[in-house]
Amino acid sequence: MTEITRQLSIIKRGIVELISEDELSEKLKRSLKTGKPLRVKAGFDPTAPDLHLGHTVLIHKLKQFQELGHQVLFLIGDFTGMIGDPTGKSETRKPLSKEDVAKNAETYKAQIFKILDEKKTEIVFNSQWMNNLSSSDLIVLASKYTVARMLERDDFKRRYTGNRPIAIHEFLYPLVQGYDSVVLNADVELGGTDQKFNLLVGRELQREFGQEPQIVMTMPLLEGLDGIQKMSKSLGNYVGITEPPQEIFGKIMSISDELMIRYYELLSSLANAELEALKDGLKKGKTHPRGAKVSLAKEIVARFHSTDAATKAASEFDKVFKSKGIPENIEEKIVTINSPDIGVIDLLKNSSLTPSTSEARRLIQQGGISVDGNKVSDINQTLSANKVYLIQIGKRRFAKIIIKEVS
RNA sequence: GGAGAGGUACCCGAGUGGCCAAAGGGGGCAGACUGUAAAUCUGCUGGCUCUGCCUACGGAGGUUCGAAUCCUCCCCUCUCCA
Repeated sequence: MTEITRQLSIIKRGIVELISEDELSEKLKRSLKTGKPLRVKAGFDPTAPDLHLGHTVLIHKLKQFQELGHQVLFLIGDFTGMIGDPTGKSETRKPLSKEDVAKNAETYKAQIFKILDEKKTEIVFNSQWMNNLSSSDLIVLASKYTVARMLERDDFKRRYTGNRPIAIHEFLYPLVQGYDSVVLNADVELGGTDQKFNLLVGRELQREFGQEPQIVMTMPLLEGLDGIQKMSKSLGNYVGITEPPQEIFGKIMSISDELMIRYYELLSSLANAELEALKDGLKKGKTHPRGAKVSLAKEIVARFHSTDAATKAASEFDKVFKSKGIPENIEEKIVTINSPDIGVIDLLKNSSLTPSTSEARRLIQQGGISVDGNKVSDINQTLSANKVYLIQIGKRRFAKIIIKEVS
């Protein structure tokens, strides 16, 4: 196997699309000959300092490039962030302050360097060049692409034909992202499959600006916890890599058995053969799905915390959900009142364990609240002050409440 | 600029004078069951000083005993024409 085919096989593992393999092998050949590493770009949203499991699919691929000696350009789209990628749910974003962006960048660093090699990673911000682009430069940029071609993009097309709004500035997003590739002289750009259009615009623009077009590689989008929509912060179906071990563990345990297999494929470091064996075992009923899910959850917790934390998270989980015990670290709250006792409903509301008294009332009626292990069945039950109570809300929320009387 | 269609709860979406705190679905929450916060089933899902009251169907007014529903103006989205 030549060095080129070796690199290609690593690079191609797990990807969805590669445009084009021939061009990539040309670039690899040249890089090998000249000793100049390829410039591999991937862009990230500045509003999101919390990386989630979905991002790690991409970051692992970047790491593979690094291991092959290439240069990673980690682009923080602080300028494009002001536009907001039109992909998916559109939410108007507030422009972030310089300080916020800087802070988010720091958080990014702390997180990505759990996976990436700091020495082979260059962090860049597209505001660095975009802020200096004049209006006329922008018009020139905008002239390089046509509306018809913009409307080729799935998302735009759907909205256009579905009579839903498309703001003009949204067209700038792919253009700016593509222009980033021009400025950075990118050889390869990585993105999720939803980024395909944007990545291709980069090729187009590089050609327009007299550069060799970048290689476009798309990675599968990881489904979120719901198993249907892609994992994203705005949809709230994500597992953040800085979340506490218990939280990560619990979230992984909450995915459906079906989704578990998908997560194994995209996130586990199991070798292919082991993965096949696991799937087979599940199909034949030899492997218990719960056990498989526990292993997965442990593997992921261990990756971002430690093996110890993973073991502990697993036993805590068992304690709470299997033996219906109580977890170790329970949040404590102090509620002050000016009478000798307080109704459970008011307590729940005052301690903001529930957002409203109606919600508290509902929970009690549904048998979802217990105090010191006893289910609350009377809506008007009261608790006396100057005592500590263990409140359970539903199956998984616990709180220690200290009621203090203040006269 | 002209003509038309639309804006309903977290989201989608029905409702076109009282029976509407508003069908149905999704999501969320709770309960049962289980192998888990899987799957499945059931219930709940505006707020409050809770057998009642208050606030709500883009915004502001108006008609009416009574409006999400009718009228006026305004804002927003889409379509067609220019």
